[in-house]
Parts: sequence; structure tokens; C-alpha cells
Amino acid sequence: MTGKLSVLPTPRMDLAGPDVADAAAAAALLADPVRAGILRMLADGRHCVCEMAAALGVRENNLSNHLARLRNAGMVSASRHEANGRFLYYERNDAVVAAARAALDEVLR
Amino acid sequence: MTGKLSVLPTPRMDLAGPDVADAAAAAALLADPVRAGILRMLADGRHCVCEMAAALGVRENNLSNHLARLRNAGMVSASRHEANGRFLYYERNDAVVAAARAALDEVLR
DNA sequence: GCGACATCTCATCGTTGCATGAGATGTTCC
DNA sequence: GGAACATCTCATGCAACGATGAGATGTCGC
Repeated sequence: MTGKLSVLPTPRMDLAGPDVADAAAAAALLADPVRAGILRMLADGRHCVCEMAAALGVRENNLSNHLARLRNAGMVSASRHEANGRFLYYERNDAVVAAARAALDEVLR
Repeated sequence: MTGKLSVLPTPRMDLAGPDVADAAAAAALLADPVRAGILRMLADGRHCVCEMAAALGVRENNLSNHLARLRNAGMVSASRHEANGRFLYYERNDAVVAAARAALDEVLR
């Protein structure tokens, strides 16, 4: 039922490129199995570095590097345990995580 | 329980690492702005390579490389235009895209 | 068939990202 | 205070990634 004024297919060369910078940045954070594992573990509650390093099978200074990236992106934050300050417990920043999820959903929608 | 009357926090060193391989793989595909832009454009319908290259501001052979990765992952598929076979039109494979989205949601949930 | 066009593949190169090791900071316990 | 522990930061080497150019394949119009 399409009116056929033109039979030739006409690629549109004037389309606007979508803004996917936020989604790509969020995906880059999730693209590493260690960082994805961190975020998945923190979805169930707070954990200290040594717990996550053991569960994920990586060294602690390696994990700390990945945590620094997530921290700089505002996705997680750390606080020392009240009873034993040796342990740094990380938790997710749900607002930032939700924003990342929304940006990704906008692309995969 | 492990300790006696101890109030010391006891990090659990026996936690199982979550399986985030699928999510990380999906995120790696979305982590490049060109590939994210492709998927976002294809969410609105099929497009040929030259259209997407123009909209995203990249050269066609560059875009073709990114399309090859999405194709290998099964996320998109290509077919020539019926009326003018010069143009390859790409469309999303919604089942694979939905699986990627589910894997990412499992991490960000 | 030939020339123009659309797209792909491959090799290369510069850049980025990750794991590692060493050293620094902060915390607890004695 | 000092030892042991938990974590961070920084510099380095290596592997993966992305952009580019050249050449190959396939399609169209003449």
C-alpha cells in the first residue's frame, strides 16, 4: 500500500547521529568482567575489598584499580567498617547505576 | 557461625564469584560510540551502511569493521535492498539484543 | 563488457586498557 | 611505638582495540 512516486531506494544522507556518549561510557565500565562482577556483587549488598578479590579471583591491588574507576564514575562509594576500620566496605550508588541502566536501555530499547 | 562472642566483622572469603561473562561481552560491544550509535539507529528501523556512516560521521570501511563485530555477535544481520542491490540494509536481531539487555540488567538490577 | 558505486577484508600503526610489582597510607592490636 | 594487615597509587610491560589505506567482491547502468 505504499504510494510509489519513486521506485529507487533513496538512502537518506541527512540523518542525525544519535547521542550515545552516556551509554558508551556506561558500557565501557561494564565491559570488564572484574568490574561487572563488582557491580553484580554489590547489587546484593556491601562488601569489602578482600571479599570481592577472593570471590572474583583477582589480586587486591588489581581490584583496587577497577574500584577506582567505578568510584571516579560515581557508581560506587566506600566507607570504613564501624567496628573494624581496617576494612573498606563498598556499596553501589543506586542513582548513578540507574542512570547508566537507563542510558543502556535507550540504546537497546 | 564461626567466632564466639566476637563482634569483629568477619569478611567472608568463601563467596562465589558471579557469572558475568555474557554481560561483559555485551557491554564490550556497546562500549564503542560507533557501535552504540549503530544499535541505536537500528532501533528505529533498517538502515544502509552509507546512511549510518554519514549520520555517525565515520568512514564506511571503518563502520563496516564495527558492523562485522556486531554481525559476528549475531546482533545485526544484513540484506541487500530488493530494488537496488547496491545497498546493504542492516537490521537488528531483536532476540539477541533482548538477551544482551537481560544480561546487563542482571548486573545493574 | 566497462566504469562507477557500495561494501568488505586484511594488514598496519598508534592508542588505550589491564595485570603486575613496588612503595605509600591508614588501621588495629600488643 | 611497632608489627601485621588492608588498601591505594603509581610506573611499567604487554595485549587488545580502533582508524586508516589498499585491494577485492558484488551490483548497477550504459
